[in-house]
Amino acid sequence: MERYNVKQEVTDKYSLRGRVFNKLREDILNGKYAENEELKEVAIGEEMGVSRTPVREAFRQLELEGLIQIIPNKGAYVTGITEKDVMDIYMIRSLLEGLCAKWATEHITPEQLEEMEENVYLARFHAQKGHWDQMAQLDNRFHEVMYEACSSKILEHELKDFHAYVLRVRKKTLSNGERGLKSNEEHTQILEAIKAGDGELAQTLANRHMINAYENMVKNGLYEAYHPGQERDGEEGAGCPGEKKSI
Amino acid sequence: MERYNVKQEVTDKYSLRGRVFNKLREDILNGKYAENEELKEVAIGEEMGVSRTPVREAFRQLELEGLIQIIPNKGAYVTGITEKDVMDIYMIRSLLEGLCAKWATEHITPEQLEEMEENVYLARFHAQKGHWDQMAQLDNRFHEVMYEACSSKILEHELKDFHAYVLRVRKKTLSNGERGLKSNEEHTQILEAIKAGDGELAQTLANRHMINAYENMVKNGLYEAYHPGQERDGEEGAGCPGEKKSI
DNA sequence: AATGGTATAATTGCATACAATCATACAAGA
DNA sequence: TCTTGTATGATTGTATGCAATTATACCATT
Repeated sequence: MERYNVKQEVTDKYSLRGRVFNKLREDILNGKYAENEELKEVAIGEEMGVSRTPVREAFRQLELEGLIQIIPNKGAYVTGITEKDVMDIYMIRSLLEGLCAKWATEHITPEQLEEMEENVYLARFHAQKGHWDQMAQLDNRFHEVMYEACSSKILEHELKDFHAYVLRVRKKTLSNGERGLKSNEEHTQILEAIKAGDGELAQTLANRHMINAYENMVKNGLYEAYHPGQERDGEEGAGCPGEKKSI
Repeated sequence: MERYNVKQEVTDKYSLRGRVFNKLREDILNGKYAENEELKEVAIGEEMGVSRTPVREAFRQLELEGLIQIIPNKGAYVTGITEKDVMDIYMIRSLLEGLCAKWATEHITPEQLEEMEENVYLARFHAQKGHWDQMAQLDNRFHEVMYEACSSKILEHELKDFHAYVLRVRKKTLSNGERGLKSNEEHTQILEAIKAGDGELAQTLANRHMINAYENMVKNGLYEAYHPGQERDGEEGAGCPGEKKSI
């Protein structure tokens, strides 16, 4: 279970391993590689102009993140992420965001509180104007601040991780005007609860906020949202029971 | 965020990297290394009779697990795990075990159900006899089966991860006779709820089960339980007095 | 004595060479 | 035809060498 790594960004930015790791992560989440596709060390290395060593180290990390599966002496295979995975993550996040909101109520600093207030205020403006990019960014930041405010390194890291995982999906769904405003309203309510020191309420609201976000996502077609260029032939993404559709 | 890695055990068993990874993980969790202690690639490598390469790969994984922090071009430093971390993990687990129990109610297979029944039956026997080792093992297995039964790879992996993290602590606390029996009772109740198809009840019970386990652990003294015979000398990284007691 | 700069040592980052393992193709025998 | 053994190629696992970076010690300058 991963934990906090404050200096991680530094590593990832300036080391070859970090670059390879981020690139592959991005590519896998973006669906560049098909599910079960084999990743070969030399091929990836040549593609990025590095030797096998940093690629291998990146592989080990991706394995731990569950994005690939390494079979000893055989190869690394993309696991991808299924619709069910996304649903599960949202359900888990629902619980954890609730806990986070509760803890944040108890530990939030004045500075963090101020940033959140500014955040929802600005977000409302952009929501009305239809600035979806800014909306998405503010939305991300709202949650991030709450993660930091809960003052639990463990929970913070866990949530950031999940958050990053479904980021692309969420970004798309925010482009839905209705949801943008609704989400902003929910943020405001959560913030109000935190300000009022009502941890229980904050927990309930944050909980519900996730469920709503998920339901909205499903309503708008998860599959389509994830494959921008890929035309969908009339089949609703959420259907297909039992089948693991990679998104 | 890490995911399922079915074949992981294989890797860990037969590869040098896996052995190094497990050994270091074990040692760090057992408190062999002091907090902020620097881990040197060559030293670890010589100690285990391997070259730097597998050590480095293990380091990258440990970094992602948050057990060490790697500062580029400088070194790897032990992060350890604080008492607060343990508490946080139990709180998080409380929620997730609840969710897991609920999902397990919906998806458990007859085989898994049977294993759980056998498990609690056997555990009762060993609890009465005072066979704490077997108890601990059965306890682990009970939770593991439930993780598998929830049929969510994501949740399963997350919980297994957390579980492993606090395993040693938990093992110690089970040696407490009272708790052993009580825990067995709670397992029985959870199982009954699952059998009865009452997901809500199973969730509540599993939830409570974690809280109880945690409270018992605290009552018995978390810190002592974790430092069996600490006899490390020297000027460990201290540097930051009075904060984050590593267990 | 305090400060700053430079040389040296220690350590990590990366590349590469070699060994071990696995997959495939193909041929020999039943 | 099917099985089995073997050879070959591809790929990963590990060790090691070199470059880059950082820490340390020492000396010079003020």
